[in-house]
Amino acid sequence: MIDIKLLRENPSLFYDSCKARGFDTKVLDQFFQLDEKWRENLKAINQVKHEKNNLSLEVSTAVKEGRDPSQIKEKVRDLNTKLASIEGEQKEIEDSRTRIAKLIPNLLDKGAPHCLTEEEAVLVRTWGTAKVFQEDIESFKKAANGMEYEVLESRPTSHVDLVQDIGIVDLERAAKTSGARFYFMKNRLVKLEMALVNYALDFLSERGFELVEPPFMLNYKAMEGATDVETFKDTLYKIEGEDLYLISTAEHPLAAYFQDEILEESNLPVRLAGISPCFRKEAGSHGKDTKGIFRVHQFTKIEQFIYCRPEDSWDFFDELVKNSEDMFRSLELPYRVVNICSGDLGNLASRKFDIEAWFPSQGKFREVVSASNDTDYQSRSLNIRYRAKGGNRFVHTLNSTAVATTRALVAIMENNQLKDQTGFHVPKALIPYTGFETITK
RNA sequence: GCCGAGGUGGCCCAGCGGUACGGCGCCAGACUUGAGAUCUGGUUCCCUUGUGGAUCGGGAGUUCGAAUCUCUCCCUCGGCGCCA
Repeated sequence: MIDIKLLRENPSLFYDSCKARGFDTKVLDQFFQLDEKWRENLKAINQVKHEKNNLSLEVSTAVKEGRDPSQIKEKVRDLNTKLASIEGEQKEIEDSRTRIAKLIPNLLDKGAPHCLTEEEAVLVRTWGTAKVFQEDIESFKKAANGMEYEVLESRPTSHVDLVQDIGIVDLERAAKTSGARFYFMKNRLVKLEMALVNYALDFLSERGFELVEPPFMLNYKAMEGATDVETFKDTLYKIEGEDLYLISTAEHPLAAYFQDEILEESNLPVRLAGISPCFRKEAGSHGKDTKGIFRVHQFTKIEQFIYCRPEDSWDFFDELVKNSEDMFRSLELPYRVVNICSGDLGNLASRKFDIEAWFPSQGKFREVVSASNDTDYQSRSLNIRYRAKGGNRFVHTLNSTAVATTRALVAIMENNQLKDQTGFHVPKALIPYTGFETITK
C-alpha cells in the first residue's frame, strides 16, 4: 500500500507515477473525494466522543457525591444514537477508501523506463553465446543487440517432444488426474531437479542467505499484505472452507514472515532464501505455452528475499540481480537482462529487472528470473518497520528469483541438447549433485 | 478434536467495571574532557495538533462508562486423544 500521508501532501507525485504506468488516475480522484468526507466525519465523531467522555466522567463524580446521574445518562444515550449513525456512515466511507487506496500502485522509480508493454522492455545487458537457428537470427539480433551467437543448422527438438521421447515427463496421465498444465516428472529429470534445488540452496547459503522452507499456504491477511488484487484474481488457489490460499511464490510467506514486527536496525539487512512449490492458476494465459512444463500450475522455485533500510535498497537490488545472473552464468545458460516498462511492473514494484534466458527451440528469450524492489509498499501493507533514530520506519523489501526449476530445466534441455537430439547434457556445475552427465533415452 | 492456563505499548509485568501501574530497553536534554552513573522529559496510531480521538489478541454485546462482565473467533503454552 502507498503512503496515504504522502499522497495527501504531494498528489502530483502520484498522478505522474500513475500516468507513466498507464494506470487510470480516476482512482486517485475517487480517493481524494472519499478522504475529504472521511476527515470531515472524523472531526464530527471526535467531537461527539469528547462530549460523551466528559459526561461519563460527570456520572462518575455525581455518583461519588450522591447525586442522581440519570439525567446525564439520558444525554449520553442520545449521543450514542447520534454516534452510531455517523460511525456507520464513516465505516462505509473508510471501507471504500481503503479498497481504493489498495489499488494505487507504488511510486515509480526514476530508473524505470516509461513504456507500456512487455515487448518494449529496455535491454540492459546480455551474457553468453546463444545458439540461434538461421530463421531466428533477425529477431534474435533485435532482441539482443551485440550478443554473441553461433548458428544452428537445424532447430533443436522442443522440450515438449524431448521429455516425452526420453520418458522423463508424463503429461497425458497428469492431464487425466489433474488437468492441463500439470506433469508427472520422472527418473533422471527428478534427480536433476533436486540437483538444481540443492545447488541453488548452496549457492545462496554461501552468499549469506538464510535458508527457509515456508508454509505453502497463507491466510488472507498475510496474503493480502504481501501481494495485490491482480495476483489474487489471476493466480491464487483458495482452499475451500478455510481461510487459506496456496502460495504462488515463496516471496509471499517470506514477506509476511515479519508481519506486524519492528526489527532492530543492527539486524538489517535480512537475507532469506525461500524454497517452495509455487501454485498458479495461470488465468488469462489460455493458449500460451500450452504444452510441456514451461508454464504449469505447480513448480518449485528458490526465491531470494531481502529486508533492508530504505537508503540501501538499490544496492541490494543490484546484489539480487547479480546473484541471479551469476546463477545462470554458472549454469552456462545465455541470457539477456531487461528493464521492465513502467506499464508492465505490477502494483508493488517501483522497478523490475527480468532475466530472460535464450531458448533455441522456441527461438526466443523467455523470462526465467524477475527481480523487484518493492520499496516500502509491501512493508507498509504488512506493517514491518525497523527501529531507527527519530522513530520507526518501514523497511524496504526486495525479491528475485534465484531459479524456478521447470523453466531452468527447459532452458537446460534446449541449450544443452545433444547433436543427435536424443537427449541433453547436465551443466557442469550440477554434475556433482546429479552423479550423471547426460539424460538420454 | 477435548480439557486446563494464558494473550496488556519495543520487552517484562500490575490492574480484573470509573478511563492503563511499575520496571527494563531506547531517544533527547542536564551534569561530565568523554563514557558511565544520576536527574528531567519523551518513547503506539489517527485527524483540522486539542483541557482532541482511538488503542489492553480480533470481532460482537451488556453499561452513562469495559483491559476488567458476556458471547464468538484466532493464537500461544501444558495435558489427553488422533496421526505421516
